[in-house]
Amino acid sequence: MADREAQEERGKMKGIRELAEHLDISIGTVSRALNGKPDVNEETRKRVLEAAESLGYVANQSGRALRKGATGVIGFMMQTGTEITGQGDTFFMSVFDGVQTVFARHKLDLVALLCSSEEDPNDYLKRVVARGFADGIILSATRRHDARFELLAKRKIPFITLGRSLTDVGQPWLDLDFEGMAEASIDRLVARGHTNIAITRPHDDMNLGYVFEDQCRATLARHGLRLDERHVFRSTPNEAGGYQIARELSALQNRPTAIVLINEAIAVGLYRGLVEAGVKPGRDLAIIGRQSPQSEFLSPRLTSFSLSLRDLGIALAETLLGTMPAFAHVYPAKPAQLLWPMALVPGESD
Amino acid sequence: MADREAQEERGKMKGIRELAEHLDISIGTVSRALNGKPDVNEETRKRVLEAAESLGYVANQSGRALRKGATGVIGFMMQTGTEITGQGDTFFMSVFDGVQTVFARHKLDLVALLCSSEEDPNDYLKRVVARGFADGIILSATRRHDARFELLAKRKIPFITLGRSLTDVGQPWLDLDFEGMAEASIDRLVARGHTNIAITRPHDDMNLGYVFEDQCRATLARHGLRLDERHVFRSTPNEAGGYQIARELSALQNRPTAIVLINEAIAVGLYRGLVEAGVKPGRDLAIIGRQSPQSEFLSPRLTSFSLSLRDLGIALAETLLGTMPAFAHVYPAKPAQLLWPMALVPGESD
DNA sequence: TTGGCTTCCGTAAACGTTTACGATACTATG
DNA sequence: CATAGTATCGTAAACGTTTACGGAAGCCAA
Repeated sequence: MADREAQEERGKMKGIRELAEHLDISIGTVSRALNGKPDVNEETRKRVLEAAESLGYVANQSGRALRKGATGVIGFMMQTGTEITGQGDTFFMSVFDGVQTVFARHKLDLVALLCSSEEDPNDYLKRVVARGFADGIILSATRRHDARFELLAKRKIPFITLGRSLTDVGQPWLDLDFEGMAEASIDRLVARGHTNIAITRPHDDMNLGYVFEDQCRATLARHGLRLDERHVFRSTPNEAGGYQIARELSALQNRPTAIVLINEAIAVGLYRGLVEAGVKPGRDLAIIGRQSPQSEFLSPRLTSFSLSLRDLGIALAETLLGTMPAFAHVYPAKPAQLLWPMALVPGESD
Repeated sequence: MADREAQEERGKMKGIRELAEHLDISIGTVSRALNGKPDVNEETRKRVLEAAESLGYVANQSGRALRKGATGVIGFMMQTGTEITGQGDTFFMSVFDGVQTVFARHKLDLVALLCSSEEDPNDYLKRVVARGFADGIILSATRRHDARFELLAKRKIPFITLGRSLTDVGQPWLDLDFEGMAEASIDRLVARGHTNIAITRPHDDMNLGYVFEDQCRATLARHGLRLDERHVFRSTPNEAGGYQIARELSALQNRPTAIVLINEAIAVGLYRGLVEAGVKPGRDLAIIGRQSPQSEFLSPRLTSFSLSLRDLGIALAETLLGTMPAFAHVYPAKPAQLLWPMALVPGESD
């Protein structure tokens, strides 16, 4: 026991070879024992497992991946330096948590592939994916035209997207039901007598902006109303963006009486900006937004759409695995392209 | 040209071998050409580079890492499902952005190692690190007693921590200057006449809670004051935690007249809870906190401590690389254990 | 012409695993 | 006792790179 610790201390434990000769067993048997293969004596397996534990041996990732042709890693691509949701780690961390409960069952590891804001996302993906870094990819923050879809499809890398794009290549996707949100919001506001309704959308090419605006427009049309071009506010998806919207909106002569916010974080800045401009949220302007950790602490409480991000993560993972040959038998074919419903949580802001 | 594309389409581009025989050059020369080694004809190199580009060849990560003994990947460990700062992706995304500007210069990739909330962080680290997944590690959310430090030190993995711990093993670290924040906050509040001051700290074993409380206590003592045990509020580091604090605090008969918040997100819930309890922030209770994307949109504007997260990320990366033999020549020895200063941004809340 | 340099390139051996295959010893069956 | 079958293990060949080493030219000076 003492020499074992000494051996570990000295860091002599290089690889499976040292472990094998320490046990006086062939390297092949050690590998089989560790990997739970059937043709190995149970007592031998126990010895190997114990030795590996006490010597702190863990199979080298590169060697294993090289031989097996799979890394056991799924990558979730995100861009740093930019604010995707403006909502906080809570958003992605919750999704991740759901994803991992599924992955854990298959000894898969989830890592976030962090694309620098200074590198082209397509180049990054090409680099990291072609390198065989991950066995599968999850894409988020999808854009109207997203070349990443075609790239992954061409390389035949299993992937799923959290969000849609015009460049759909038949891959599985999950997306929040912005159509449903738009329709329910407009219907609700119209039923409450609003006819002059504004909306927000991201300032950039995020796909959800188009989906949302189109559906808002369609639903308004169903009510015989139309969306004033000047009432479509483009902003960064964060608090500052909301503040900016408040300033623009309150300066309008034909001010809308209601607004639907597509992003979570906007509400915080919007509230502040409105108050400063003498426009009282909920009384002078009806507001419907997206639920976030902050939204329920706004005053008046934000009427918002909520969803279980953890469940979304679970569905995301299961759907992805369903498309990967090695796991497909566990996850029978589900609808591979799915709109994720959101529930309206009434507050005091509309 | 046409057959090149066809070849890429057919996905025949397996590895460097195919690339080599397509060029009718030896595999060794191709490798040298791609890696910028000196002993290769410039015209040959150009041919190789062009072919690699047009055929979409990228060196396989596993093979390369196996041979070189290095992965070119640095891991930033974080736990999912839990809220570290409660502040949002903005916090880590900004830090990441700084880290990456440094890493990009050395063709290093940053990935976030996501530890599930259901797995023990130490086990996770052991698994992922011993596997040789990353060449270096960045640890955050350090705990009072953090076994991860010893683990990495024993394995001789280069690492740096964003945060301190009692289990310091002499590794480099960066940490926010909570001592400075505590001192400046208390001094400021005392100068404004407050004698009954409360503080917050995380509900769990995060190291910063101890550092912060100790310094607050010391500074108060310097002023001849003491910290009432019932005025040390433990909470989750998010909005809900702040709300809870507001409820507890406003129910106290001996209510403090000022409070210093160690976490960012707390302020949002605190404000709301105070208002509901009829306690007006800034008038009935002086508040000093940490700057966040939301803090400046609170009303009254939060007096808070700010810092450049991007610069912090840069320092983090440079210090880490300074300890790695392969890069140390670029980053001469800096102070490897450094308190990162924060600046007080006066608001209206104190 | 010879010898030594330089430039360029091919050969082959690693790197640490996993796994197909074959070998051995033992058990059961006739 | 012979044979087939089973349980267990060792051997060696991959996986895709990088790189130490050596060899083949070409050049220049003596």
